[in-house]
Amino acid sequence: MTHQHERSDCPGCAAPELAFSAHDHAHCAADALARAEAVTSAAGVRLTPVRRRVLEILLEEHRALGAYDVLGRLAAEGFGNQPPVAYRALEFLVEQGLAHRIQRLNAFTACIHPGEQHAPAFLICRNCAAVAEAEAGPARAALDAAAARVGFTIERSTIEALGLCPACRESTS
Amino acid sequence: MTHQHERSDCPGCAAPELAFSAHDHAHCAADALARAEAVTSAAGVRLTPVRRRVLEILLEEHRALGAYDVLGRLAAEGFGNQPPVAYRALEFLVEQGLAHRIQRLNAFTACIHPGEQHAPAFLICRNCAAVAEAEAGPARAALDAAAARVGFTIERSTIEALGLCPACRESTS
DNA sequence: TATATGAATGTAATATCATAACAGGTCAAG
DNA sequence: CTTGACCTGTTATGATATTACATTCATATA
Ligand SMILES: [Zn+2]
Ligand SMILES: [Zn+2]
Ligand SMILES: [Zn+2]
Ligand SMILES: [Zn+2]
Repeated sequence: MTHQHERSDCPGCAAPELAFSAHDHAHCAADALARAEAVTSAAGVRLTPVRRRVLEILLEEHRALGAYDVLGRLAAEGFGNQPPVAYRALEFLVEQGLAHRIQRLNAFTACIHPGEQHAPAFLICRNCAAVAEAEAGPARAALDAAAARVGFTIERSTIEALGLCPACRESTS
Repeated sequence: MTHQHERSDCPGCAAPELAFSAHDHAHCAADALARAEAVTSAAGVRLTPVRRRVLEILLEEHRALGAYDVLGRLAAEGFGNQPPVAYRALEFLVEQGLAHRIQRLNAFTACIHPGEQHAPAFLICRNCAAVAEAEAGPARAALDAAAARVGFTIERSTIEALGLCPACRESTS
């Protein structure tokens, strides 16, 4: 796994389960935004106002937002109010590795450690809706092995889990 | 892994990648349907005409069909032509373990070895749209471990891979 | 500076996927 | 029979997503 940033500086790398922990989220979000600037600048693509604003909106919480939730926010702020406005910005963020799509929720969440090439697993709390990225290396390796055994070539894979985060497990028990 | 049927009799168990192999599919489908009868009868639920027909439709090919594809077929055969007709039958089949929902495709595929409690990984060919069930035990174990490490309790998980099946890999290279 | 170019955004229209709510029919238990 | 649970049909609506085209913006030349 190669990084474009130092592990020691990256809250996401230090604690991918960040979404479930108390933490300085203002710093967490500002950090991700700063990384996003760096990543896009390095890639020679533009983090335009809409795109940047969508990322900020996703970064407000460690949750996944539907495209129409994002669109509502954008429209209220004077951006376009038609679906493509939101979908295009979200697609851009996903392509650049700044956000992830959560298939189970038909929704999008900001990446907590952009800049690193990664394909994490997602842990989705069914009670509080928090979404955390989890280490998916071993699971992916096992899946690759199973696919290879039958001659299937994996190009993209989705690993998502629904359940209870530590806090909700406590409170609902 | 416990079975309600013998491994030696079960094409699905013998070759979960069946979808990618030449095989006697008429037998494969008839077999799955027979198992479905057994499973539902044992569970005390009813495999009504609509439900049975939906399963037959899904069993025609090792692909995933959208609810509206199924609905179109049903309507053409004199069943109801409104979405709930298809969604309810599909929901029933999924609940009974006779079909699976493919999140990535918003579509449904017949289970190739119903009767066994299982949560497989799905291998989806982006070229021919075939969907195979793959052994997900090790991948799930790895995911469980990653989740446990951060205190997350998994209740349901989705493992799906998109890529090329053996045949399409050959033909497109 | 002018102007060509491609990228990004805005908008209308439409397609696709999914559920809520209620009415009527079927069937077996009491 | 009648009751009650379950299943089916239908209307209506909601939620998610894409196509197509017009317009604006940034930037790189001439
Ligand atoms: Zn945070
Ligand atoms: Zn990420
Ligand atoms: Zn078959
Ligand atoms: Zn199955």
